[in-house]
Amino acid sequence: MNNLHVYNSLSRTKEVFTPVTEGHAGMYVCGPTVSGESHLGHARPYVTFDVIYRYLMHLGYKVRYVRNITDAGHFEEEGRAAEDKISKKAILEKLEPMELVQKYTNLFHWAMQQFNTLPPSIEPTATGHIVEQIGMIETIIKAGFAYVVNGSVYFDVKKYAASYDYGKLSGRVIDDLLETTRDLEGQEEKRDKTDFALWKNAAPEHIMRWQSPWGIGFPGWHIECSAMATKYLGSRFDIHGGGMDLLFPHHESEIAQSTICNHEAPVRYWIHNNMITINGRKMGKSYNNVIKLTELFSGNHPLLGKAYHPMTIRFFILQTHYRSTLDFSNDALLAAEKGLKRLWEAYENLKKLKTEAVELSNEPGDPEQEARVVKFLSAFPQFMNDDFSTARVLASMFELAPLINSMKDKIIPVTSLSKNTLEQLHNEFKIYLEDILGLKGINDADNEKLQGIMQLLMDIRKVAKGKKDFVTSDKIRNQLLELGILLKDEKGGEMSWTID
RNA sequence: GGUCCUUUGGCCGAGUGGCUAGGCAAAGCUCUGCAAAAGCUUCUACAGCGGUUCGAAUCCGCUAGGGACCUCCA
Repeated sequence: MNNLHVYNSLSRTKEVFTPVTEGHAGMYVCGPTVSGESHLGHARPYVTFDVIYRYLMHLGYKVRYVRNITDAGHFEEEGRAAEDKISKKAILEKLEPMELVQKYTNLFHWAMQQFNTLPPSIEPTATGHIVEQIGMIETIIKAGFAYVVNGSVYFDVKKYAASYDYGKLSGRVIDDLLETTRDLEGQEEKRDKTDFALWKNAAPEHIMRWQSPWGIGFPGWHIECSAMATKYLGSRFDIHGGGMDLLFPHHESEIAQSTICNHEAPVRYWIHNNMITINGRKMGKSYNNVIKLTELFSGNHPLLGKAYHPMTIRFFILQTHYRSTLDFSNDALLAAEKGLKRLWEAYENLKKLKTEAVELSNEPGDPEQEARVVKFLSAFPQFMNDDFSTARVLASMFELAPLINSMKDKIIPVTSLSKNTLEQLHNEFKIYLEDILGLKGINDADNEKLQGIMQLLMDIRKVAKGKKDFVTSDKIRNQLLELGILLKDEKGGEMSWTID
């Protein structure tokens, strides 16, 4: 259980994972802001931390995975733009704020399901935890690290930095920050430019608003995560995840808030995934280069040559280490799609082989092949334990694909592996491919009627082939191909099919 | 401007001080009624220049390119 090494953004090194509470793991991941549709960039953290969640459970930890829904909206602190993002858009679309929130929350959940991510243990909303947030702000004021101005509350970063290390996560130096932070309007309320809002006084046109000890307003962005993480995971928990772009100021500020309230640094291991780029540039709304998930699934985007299955996207993400940037392109997705298909077919073949092998006695296999299997299988956990190197697990699986396919095609005998080894191979593939990496086959061939029809067509074609009636046999194959069904002849006159 | 990261073969990408990931694409071969699939084989890279070392793509320095954060951002 203790071989897991994770890269901690705090120390910038890989550390042995030792949970706060033996046998348990608490993980908080910054969830979506449901003011708009999710795009490809958003998919990465949720897939990444889904695999981490699954792997921790695989290791036997009892995991509590908390991922919030930001439905109160982050406000922009500067001047006239100081409006709640969600309420602003609600006016434009003439929708109730909560109607908008509901719509995008549903869409988000739908997308997460498409990606086969497991739902988190708790999915708290920011609006549902206003009380907790106000409570934390009061504590911070009482401790002397926040001040009230015109119904707004700000965190006193300079004062905090005098006793604590503000910048230890992001590597910032407070003096540099004081000089480099942009001088924008509307900041006159703050004592220092680095101070951030804990509570913001609501302008009259601001729809989302709550009563607080400082008047009517809405909470700051950073406080929501601190409040919900503390509530459900305690003052010190194991993992906090999110995109690298949240390192500063969001996570840095979370540390400051929680440290004041709970008298200890909140998180043991900070894990950050890198960005998805497009032409080398971060995909993000500020760059206007996003590809929405719905566009990805439908192919309805100028940069896409076709629609992509959610599993292709998941595979695409997992083929790269989570801390590297991942460059999007249609070609890259096309390659991922083919790769996944190939790997999955090998896995399907393995299932068949395993079923057939039930009849075999447990003769020893070819020592060379046995050793090969053992070598690659033993590498799976090693790779995952080394900071969740999903890319290397997948590469190892590809290494085993030729062996599996050769056995299935009878190029080499099935007895090249002992029954035990074959079963073990199958089990490990199942565990890593399905349970841990969370992948599924793209083809939905579970439909019984379709199975029956296909069997019928294949039987007819076999007869035709036997009579050398290639007109009929080709007609069946070609027409199926037009429908997107690929019929493949196999050794010994057998056939198989896949949906393209 | 400040802080940090990065640069791998046609493309995407893993990784390590010495044992040349993997996928996609391409070419050849085998199998096959034909095709597809599959199998086998080929293409052998680590930005440039210096340094450390018996040995560096991997460590250090410089140069050049790219990027992230410093503002909402996954």
